[in-house]
Amino acid sequence: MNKEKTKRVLDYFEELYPDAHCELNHRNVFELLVAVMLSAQTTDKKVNQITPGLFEKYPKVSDLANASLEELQDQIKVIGLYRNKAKNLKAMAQELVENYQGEVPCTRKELESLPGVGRKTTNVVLSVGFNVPAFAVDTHVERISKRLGFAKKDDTVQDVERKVCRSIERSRWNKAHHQFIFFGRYFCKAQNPNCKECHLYDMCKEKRK
DNA sequence: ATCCCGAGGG
DNA sequence: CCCTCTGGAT
Repeated sequence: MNKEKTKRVLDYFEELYPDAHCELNHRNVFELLVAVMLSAQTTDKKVNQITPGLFEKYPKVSDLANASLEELQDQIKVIGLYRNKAKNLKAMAQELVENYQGEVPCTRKELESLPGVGRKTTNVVLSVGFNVPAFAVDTHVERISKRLGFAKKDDTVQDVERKVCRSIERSRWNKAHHQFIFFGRYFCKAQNPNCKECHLYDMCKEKRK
């Protein structure tokens, strides 16, 4: 993506969503990590509905590490993929207790080595939790990046991350990430995107109606 | 039927 | 690369 188009996109996003931010409720980095792990294939809204009860039942990392798998599953059942998520949450908490004094590590390598924590979750924890420049590519970011031409249609998420990061200056990654999300979630939706109001329609690769 | 702030395994 | 895991909203 060239500089002029990138600037157009970022200026538009800044106009639409000057206050774009993480919408997963959390009070500390550990709660953020748990919330992001829960957010796979579901909406932030659903995650925010279950995290208060979850953190009330398991206030400390050690509580989650020692949780009964069945009870943990019940606690998170209403969001999808609950068996994997419960297993990963418990194993992740156990590793924090065993190897990190119960603290969430702040390096990419350590984060990504945790059970159930992949590239995307790592990027969110780094950027939102530790304010380290990182650009997480989720379903929204991937779709927006491809529609606007930052990446090609059959690029992998790794390709998308690399290309967007190359187009946008590092100091803007964290903010831009959330603006991509907001634009994808509330405007350029997967179904029924608001094309007729969109100022970027001329540069869109999909050009729906 | 498609999508939602994915990760791990094959 | 592909598939599976999952339930709820639209």
